Amino acid sequence: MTNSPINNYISVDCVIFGYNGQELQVLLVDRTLTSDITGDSEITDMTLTGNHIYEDETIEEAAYRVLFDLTGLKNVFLDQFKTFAHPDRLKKENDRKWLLHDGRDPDKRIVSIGYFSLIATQSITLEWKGRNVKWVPVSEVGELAFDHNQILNEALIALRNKIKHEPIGFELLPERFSLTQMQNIYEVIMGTELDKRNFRKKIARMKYLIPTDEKQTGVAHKPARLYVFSREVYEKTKKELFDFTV
Amino acid sequence: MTNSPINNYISVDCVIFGYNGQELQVLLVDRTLTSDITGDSEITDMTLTGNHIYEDETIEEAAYRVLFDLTGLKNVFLDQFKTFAHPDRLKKENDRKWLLHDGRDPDKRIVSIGYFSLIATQSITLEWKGRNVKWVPVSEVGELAFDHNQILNEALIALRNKIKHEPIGFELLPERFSLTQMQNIYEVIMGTELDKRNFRKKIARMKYLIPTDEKQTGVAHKPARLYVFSREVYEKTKKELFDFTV
DNA sequence: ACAAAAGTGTTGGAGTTACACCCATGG
DNA sequence: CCATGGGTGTAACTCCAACACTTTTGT
Repeated sequence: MTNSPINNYISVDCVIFGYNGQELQVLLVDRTLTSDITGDSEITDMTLTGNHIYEDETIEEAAYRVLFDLTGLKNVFLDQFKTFAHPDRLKKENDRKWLLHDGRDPDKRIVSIGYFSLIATQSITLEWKGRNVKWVPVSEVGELAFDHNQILNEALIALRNKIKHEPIGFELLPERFSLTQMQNIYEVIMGTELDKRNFRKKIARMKYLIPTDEKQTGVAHKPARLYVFSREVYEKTKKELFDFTV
Repeated sequence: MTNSPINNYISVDCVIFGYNGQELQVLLVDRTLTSDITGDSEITDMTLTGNHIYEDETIEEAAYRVLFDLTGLKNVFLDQFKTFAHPDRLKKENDRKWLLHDGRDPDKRIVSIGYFSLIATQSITLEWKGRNVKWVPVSEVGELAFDHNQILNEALIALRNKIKHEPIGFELLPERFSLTQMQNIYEVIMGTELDKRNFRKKIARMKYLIPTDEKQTGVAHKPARLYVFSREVYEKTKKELFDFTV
């Protein structure tokens, strides 16, 4: 695989979601542009993570590469959710400046294929060659560069749709997790409150969430039993449903 | 809007689904390539419908344009479902020939944004400037050009996912339709058989499917009552659900 | 002993499944 | 009068929503 992009006008953007025990977070990268003349910084704002697509690389591989470069993780949840190509998507003044500085023509259309990813944040170390990268709670995200607010928004919609029908919540949690953690994941993603007893009855019907003999330690209250997700059981028991509810 | 494509290497492909009363169909276009030398036809196979994206046009507008050029319809169901950019997606021998003939470099990556569309076929007239375009039952689609079998397949998956959770079946039917027609839509798309009485109980709970006083005419059996879909009622009554069933 | 979160059961109502017969029309 | 598809009800079961108290641990 070579490292030359196939085309400067096609890229992937990854909306990387994490969970800190309280809130849904998203990984953002600083965008800074320092004036060639004065040395002052002209732009300081934030973007989602993204990159070009290399020769011989599929777009999915490009998205996995972005994830790996940032987190060192390889087997993470990744889902292509939408492609963005509005003619005006990069036409804000700062975006034009940035593109020019990057040697690209701001009048040309730039297509971006959006992926969203779920990662268990607890034990990863962020790294991206000299650029500042950090977790921001989704509720506190300000104005982002380019059309990245819109991309984030669509990613959230895709995430909510997906989590309603597929068990992907555990992707945001450590391998062993408590049911309260899982419930909280659904609550923060869906923006609803759930009844603890009813939630647990629902979980009990999902045979792929398996209780272990382990319990939390070092907590100042009754320690919770820990569960694991079993992909094998899930693949065996899933079936298509006919439930066009609403 | 100008008519020059923004980029010969980006396009939209539309998977246009229809329903003939029995089967789910898809709209295909002949691809023929006549040898410059011998005059013999070198390639005769079929493709999905697609086109380039013009300057100042969004990708969605490009997809609507393709639909309009083929059917004369403007307000049809259209959903972006996936983007295709595999490095080898157009590398079959016939595809390379075709691209060369079309003045494009077959070694360059071509990105295609996939849309699927549902249209009520009963009263439209197909037209596409000299090219042959026709309905083919999905179950009888043979080998298509490019990676269009894969695109069709992903479109089917997207359609099945969507119809399980949103009332879009009526998009394939005339404005007034019988419940048996609706049930058959679900059966052919999902590949299942449904119980007539249970299906109708479910329908009865969907307030946006409204019975009219009209009945079928000219059928050699008890005529069916006709229903209409009310988007207003639907928008009012829909709510997000928490049903991440298996 | 107290604070904090874990864990557990019941009841009434709604949805789901399975199943068989009569009805209205055209030919 | 017959062939064709339209239209209907019930019972058993499972799922859903609402609701409060006891348990286990660390401090």
